[in-house]
Amino acid sequence: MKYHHGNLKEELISSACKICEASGHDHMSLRSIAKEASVSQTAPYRHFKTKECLLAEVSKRGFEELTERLRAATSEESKATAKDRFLEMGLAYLEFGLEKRKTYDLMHSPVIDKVEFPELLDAATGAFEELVQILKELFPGISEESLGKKCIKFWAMMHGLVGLLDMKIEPEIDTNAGSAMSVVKDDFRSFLEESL
Amino acid sequence: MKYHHGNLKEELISSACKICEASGHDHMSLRSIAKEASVSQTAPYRHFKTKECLLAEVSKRGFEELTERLRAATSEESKATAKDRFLEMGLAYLEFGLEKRKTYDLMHSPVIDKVEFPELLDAATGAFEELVQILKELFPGISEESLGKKCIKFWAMMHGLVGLLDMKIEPEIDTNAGSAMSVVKDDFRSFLEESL
DNA sequence: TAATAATGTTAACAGCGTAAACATAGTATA
DNA sequence: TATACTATGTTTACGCTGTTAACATTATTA
Repeated sequence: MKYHHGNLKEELISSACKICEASGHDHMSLRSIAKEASVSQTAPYRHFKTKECLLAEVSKRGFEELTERLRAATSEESKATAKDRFLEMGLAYLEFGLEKRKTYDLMHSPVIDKVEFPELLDAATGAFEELVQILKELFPGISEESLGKKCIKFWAMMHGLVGLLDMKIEPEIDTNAGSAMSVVKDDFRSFLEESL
Repeated sequence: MKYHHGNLKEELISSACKICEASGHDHMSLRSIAKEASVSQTAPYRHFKTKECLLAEVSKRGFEELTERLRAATSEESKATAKDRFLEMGLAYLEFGLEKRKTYDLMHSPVIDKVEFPELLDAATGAFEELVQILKELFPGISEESLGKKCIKFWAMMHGLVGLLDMKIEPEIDTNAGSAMSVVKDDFRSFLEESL
C-alpha cells in the first residue's frame, strides 16, 4: 500500500461530486469524502484549506458542465436556426437543473460565497456568456441595453423555473392548467418562445 | 425565576427567525437558539421533534410575511389599475427577497422538505395564489391554461431575479448595460411590463 | 389530595470541522 | 551518494453540533 496517493486532490473532488449528487450538499462531510477516497479524515487539508474550498471546486465543476451543455445545445454545427438553438439551450439548462438537481442546489447555495472564489465566479459567468452569445446571434444589432435586459430576463426565468419545479407548490391553478413540470414537458418551447 | 416559561414555543420561533436573518440558516444551531431564549440546550425538544421542524416553522413565517406583503401591494383599496397593482406586487416580491435575503434562502432551501410539512406547503401556496388572483383580474376571461403559464412565468422570473441579484454574476454585458440590480432599481416596472 | 401529564434541566453520545504534532516519501543540493 | 528540505500522508485532540435518556419541577385532572 502506497503512503502517497499520487492523485488525491482529483479523487477527493470526484468523491465529493459523487456524494453531493447522491445526498445533497448539506449531507456532505469532509470525513465521508475522505473515507470515500480511502484516506484519513484530515488528508483533504493537504489539498484544500477548508471544506468550503472543496465545495467550491465541486460547484465550479457543475458550472463547467452546465457551460458545456449550453454550448453543445447552441452549437452552430447543428445548422438549426438561431431561434431553435436558443430554445434548445433553454431545454438544456432545465435538463441540467433537473438531472443534477443536488449539484445545482450547491451551485446556487449561499454556503459558498462566490466572491471568495474568483475561479468559481468565472465558471458561473462562462455559463451566462453562452446565453449572451446566442441572444446576440438571435437579435443582431440589438442595443446593449436591450440585450442586457433579455439576458437577465431569461436567465432569471430559467433559474426560477428550475427552482419552481422543486418547490412542489401546487395551487389550484396548477391542478387545472397543468403543473410547472407539465409546462416544461409538454410545451416548454412555445412557453419560452412566447416570452421572446 | 420561573421553571416553566409559558410561551417558549413562540419565543423559540422568534429567536430562530432573528438568528436566521442575522447569520443565515446554515449558521443556525439549536443550541444558539435555545441560548437566545435563555433556556437549556434541549428545551426545544419539548416543542419541536427535530431541528428541521423548527426551521420549517421559520420558513412558514417567511411565506406568511411574503403573502401579506403581496396582498398589501395588490390591495384594491389603492384604487390603482390592475396593471399597476400587479407591478407593485412584483416590486414587493423583490423587496422581500432582498430585505429578508437570508430568510428567503431558508424558504427555498432544500434542507427543508416541504412534502414533510403540509402547513409550510400551504403557506408557500398562499403566496403563489396572490399572483394568481391579480393575474385573473388583469386578464379577465383568460383561459386556465394561459393563466397557468403566466403564473409560472412570472413566479419563475421573480424568483430567478432574486437569485440572480445575489449570484453576483457580472459578465461583460452587465458592466455595459447595467447589472441585474440596476435593472431592478432603474426600471423594474418597464422590465416586468415588457414581459406581459 | 393524589396521580398524571406537560415542560423544564443535566449528562452523555457519536459525528462534525479543524489544528497540531508526527511519519513517510519524493526532490534538490552538497 | 548522503543529506536536507518539501510535499503529503496519519494520529490525536479540541470544541461545537443534533439528539437521546434520565431526572426535576410545575400544571392539570380525577
